[in-house]
Amino acid sequence: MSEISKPKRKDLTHDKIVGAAARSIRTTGCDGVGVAEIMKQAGLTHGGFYAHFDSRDAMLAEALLRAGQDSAVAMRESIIALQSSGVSAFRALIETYLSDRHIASTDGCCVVAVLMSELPRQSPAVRDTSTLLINGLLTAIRRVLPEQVDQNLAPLIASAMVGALQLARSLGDTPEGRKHLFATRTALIAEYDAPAAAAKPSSARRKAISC
Amino acid sequence: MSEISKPKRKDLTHDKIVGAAARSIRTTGCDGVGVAEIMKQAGLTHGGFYAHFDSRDAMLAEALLRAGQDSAVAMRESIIALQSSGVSAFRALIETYLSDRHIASTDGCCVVAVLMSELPRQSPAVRDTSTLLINGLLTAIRRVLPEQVDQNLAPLIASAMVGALQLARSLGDTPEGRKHLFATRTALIAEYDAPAAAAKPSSARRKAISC
DNA sequence: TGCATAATATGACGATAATCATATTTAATT
DNA sequence: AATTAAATATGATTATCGTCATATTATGCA
Repeated sequence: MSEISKPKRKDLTHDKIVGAAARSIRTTGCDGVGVAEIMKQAGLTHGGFYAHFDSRDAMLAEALLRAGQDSAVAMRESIIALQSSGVSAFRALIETYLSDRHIASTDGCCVVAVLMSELPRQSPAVRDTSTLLINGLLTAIRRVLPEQVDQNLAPLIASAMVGALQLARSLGDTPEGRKHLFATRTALIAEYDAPAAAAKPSSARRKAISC
Repeated sequence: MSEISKPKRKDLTHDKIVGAAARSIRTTGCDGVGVAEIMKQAGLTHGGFYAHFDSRDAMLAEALLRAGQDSAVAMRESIIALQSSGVSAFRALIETYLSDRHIASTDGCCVVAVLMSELPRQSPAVRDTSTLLINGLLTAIRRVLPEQVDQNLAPLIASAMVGALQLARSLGDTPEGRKHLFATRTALIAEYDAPAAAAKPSSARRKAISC
């Protein structure tokens, strides 16, 4: 008999619950998702919850993973679209990740950036999922990093990406927030995108080197 | 009569409450600080709370500001100590801010980095305080940024700083987390600290430029 | 010392949280 | 169609939350 059988009713319900949780974790945060509310959003009543999960924390871990997969899919689409219009892979990633649209709404936005400061306080299961997602982000960055850029800069770039998104969101969907995101986006591309002339000095040094 | 009088009993109590809240907001997050628990930690009972604050949110705003001031003081001390041992102001800031000690403990750590992903969901009063603290961080960076580095890179550097701290904390006080922090710290200093020879190309381009 | 007032404590309210035991409904099988 | 097992609903429990009205204590002034 095969290892995978067709999804039973319970699996579909389970998925529906995780999906609802993955959606609302973005707007309410980890502490904000309640069992009853999630079940209601999944079209169920709260009592049946523990037939699907050992605990609220177990659900949180699944929801975080799902939310991460959701944003990965959304981003991949946007990146491919940008690339097919002639933009470099690195630039496509940066412009997608640091899109102005993610200031006001967390839909399709990197869930690591959305929740990061809460993750260190979460249960071991959630923290393991965090590590998984962060490593995924680092790998994605290394994959698109131009050849001539040192791979050891991936942590710096990842940090700048998640930090910029959060700072912009904290500043709000205002001129200040948008300016912050724009400045970081521009700087990252200027510094690390494969330039037409590869030997061009980084903008950080441009003022120092008189041409 | 003078505008400032000596602090009355109520002011001292008020301060004690805010202090307790500022301390526990670092370990429990915004959603984690409860009125009753804070009052207990201040040596009081929960009932008297509303003689000091209009609401829990009002207290949160004060606690965030206090926590920001606390970390600013702690950092300034560390920065001054490093500078007096011959390190540049920029490098002193980076090494202080991205200290390994801040992975395991949030004491003396930048409270913006500790709470950032929760801030966008907070009340207007808390968000206003957030903006204040973020602008303070940006100003601090611009102040120590070497002359030859473009001031427009301040948002990128701020983003990298807060992002690196959070990513490291999410990865945990493990080889992974410490490596992330080290890599970001090293990269930031290599990229933006005033070099001995100012015209040295940034490490991002070092592989591209054959010397 | 006694009085007036400010400051804090007591205790309760309604809401909501996670969890679970049990009842009911739904789906699958004979 | 009847029976069995799986899946979900009902409802209760215990705990904790922010908030507030009221009682008690402590402080400063006469």
